[in-house]
Amino acid sequence: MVTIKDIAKRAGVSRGTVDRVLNNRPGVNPETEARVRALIEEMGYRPNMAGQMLAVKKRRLHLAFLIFHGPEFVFHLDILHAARDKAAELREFGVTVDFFLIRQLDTPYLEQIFHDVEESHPDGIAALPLRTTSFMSFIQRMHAKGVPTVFFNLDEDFAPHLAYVGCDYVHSGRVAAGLTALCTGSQGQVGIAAADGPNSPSFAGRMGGFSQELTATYPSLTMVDGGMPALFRDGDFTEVVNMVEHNPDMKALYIVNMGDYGVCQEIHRAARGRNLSVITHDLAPAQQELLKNGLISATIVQQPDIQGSMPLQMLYDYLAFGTVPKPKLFTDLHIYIRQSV
Amino acid sequence: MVTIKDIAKRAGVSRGTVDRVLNNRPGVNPETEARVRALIEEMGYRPNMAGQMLAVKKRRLHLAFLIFHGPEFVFHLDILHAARDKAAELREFGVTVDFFLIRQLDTPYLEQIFHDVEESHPDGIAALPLRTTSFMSFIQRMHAKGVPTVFFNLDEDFAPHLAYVGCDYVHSGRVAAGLTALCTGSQGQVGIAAADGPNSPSFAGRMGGFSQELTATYPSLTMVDGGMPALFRDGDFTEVVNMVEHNPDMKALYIVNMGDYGVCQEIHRAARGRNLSVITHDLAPAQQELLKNGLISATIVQQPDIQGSMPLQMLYDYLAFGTVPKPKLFTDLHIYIRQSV
DNA sequence: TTGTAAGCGTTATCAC
DNA sequence: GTGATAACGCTTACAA
Repeated sequence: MVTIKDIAKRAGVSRGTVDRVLNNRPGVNPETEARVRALIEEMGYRPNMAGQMLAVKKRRLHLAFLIFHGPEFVFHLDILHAARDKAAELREFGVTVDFFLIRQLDTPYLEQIFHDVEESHPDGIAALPLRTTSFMSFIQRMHAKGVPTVFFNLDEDFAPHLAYVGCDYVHSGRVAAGLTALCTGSQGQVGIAAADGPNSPSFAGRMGGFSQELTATYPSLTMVDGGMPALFRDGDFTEVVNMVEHNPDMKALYIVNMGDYGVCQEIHRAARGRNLSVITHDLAPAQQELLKNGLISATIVQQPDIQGSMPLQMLYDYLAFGTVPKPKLFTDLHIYIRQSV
Repeated sequence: MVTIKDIAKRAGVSRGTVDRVLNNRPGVNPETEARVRALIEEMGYRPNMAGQMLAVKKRRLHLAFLIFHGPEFVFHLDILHAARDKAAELREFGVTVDFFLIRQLDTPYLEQIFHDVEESHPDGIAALPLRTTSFMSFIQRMHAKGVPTVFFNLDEDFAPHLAYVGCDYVHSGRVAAGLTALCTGSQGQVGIAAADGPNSPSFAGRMGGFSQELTATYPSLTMVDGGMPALFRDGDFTEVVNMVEHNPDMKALYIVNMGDYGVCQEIHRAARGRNLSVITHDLAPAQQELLKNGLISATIVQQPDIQGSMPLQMLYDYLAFGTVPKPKLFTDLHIYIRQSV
């Protein structure tokens, strides 16, 4: 294994000089630099993680983590838990993480939070991107300061960021279509239901992938109401119940996004013993129960743990080792059924 | 963060003494030990990974990896690739890995390999367990020498080992049953096919889980021929073809283990356009194609990458940090369909 | 029984 | 521009 010491010896310089070259720091004679670079290449130098880890401790890295928080954000809670675990893990390496929980969406409140983040002078930021100008300008300010940001859960490209970690919603919808085909024998009718309608960022992607895959691969499988989703919320499931009752040929129901898990009970009741497959996304504790009871046939997960831990890990790797992550890390789209849990 | 130095200072002893206590090495005054131990507890000492990694390099750890190798072991090839990647990764930490590829099963050949492994004086062994006395006595000899072993892929308990990494075959069969139910609407007939029959170690577990789940959860779903598998091999698919042709009510076919992927084509031909769901295990390149073509409806993976990498990682963690792994690490049983790849 | 010191590889801070 | 040195936290061989 080649070390900086080896390079220094062969180049006839000190470790410090080699380090300067490696980290593109100024103050090295071009000739020396060329010689050192050649040796780095020739000897196949690879930095040693353990050594770097030990050394970066002294920098006392500080990260910020921004996420929604509240009873309506079940999925984000899983992400937060994973992030907290990762933060605890990183403590050992001299990294501290400050969590900023967003509980409202009004502008002055958000401005205040962004201000607080900025004042904490983080070395890196992991954030769930918001579609507001205040968020955008905040990220841009930090970017100007050279502070890297990693986005998670929502793939927004309006602000500069190092990487995105999360779901490929279009692909996710395509898998849902395949799953629907599996459950229905690739023919018949499938209904669409959703808690957050077309204005939700994830809805569009999933619906696009779903209908695209349906027309491309399963022409005998058609959507009830031409794909118009039955919307539900706050205990009001009438649209969904109507859809189930008025379409006796409907063999599957695709719930694009869940809000109130009570909808499954209502669907089951409205189906009156007929064989209706229910396909959902994610695997909140409530959904695990519904899967067990057979009220959900299958669900597609999007690895909240990865979405919570990887942004922090990526920032650490970037700051500590200079590792540039791939711009998009899509989580796996695993299918869970009753027996999987 | 609490370090050994901190403990030493507060205890009024040297780092060496604290280290002796931490690693249960002899030669420490019981009183001193008690005082140090109390402080370790009280101050919440956690060893620092980076520091340990750096220090263990000097031990130049050496591991051995034993696995089947040959054209008939497609799945094991994926494991081997993952193990090689992990070995390359561990090189940086001063770890070398020797691979021992088992190409035959006759006793003298095996004895020779085991002898070679022993002569290489490994600090740890990762092995696919064989049901032979020579393997058993080999593992026992190494165990007596204090060399830890991690098994993978087959969960055999006849020889002492630190941990098992691999599939829970019974659970795997249960997931297959649930998947069959999903594809058939939980009723009708399902056929069983297999390349390696009842004498294969994985077959028993999967079939047990499958039939158990079927009777417990899906009473309207019955097995063709009472669960007698149609066996196939070396291009001879007559049993399977007969099963498909003679049972027009059969709505699904569960292939418990694959040998020749050509069987899917034959099944498709024999089905003559009728809707027959085919459920398999694993995801070899050939299977990916079949999934894409619709000749396989769904497959259950058992994470060969984890089975290859984790045994080596566990041995390193055990030898470097003293981390005792949980005795059984079951791989995730993820379901893949056409759209998943 | 305990302490000391060197070393694992990298980085930062001086001094020159 | 460059070199020396002291960390970062841990282990180990050797000295006391």
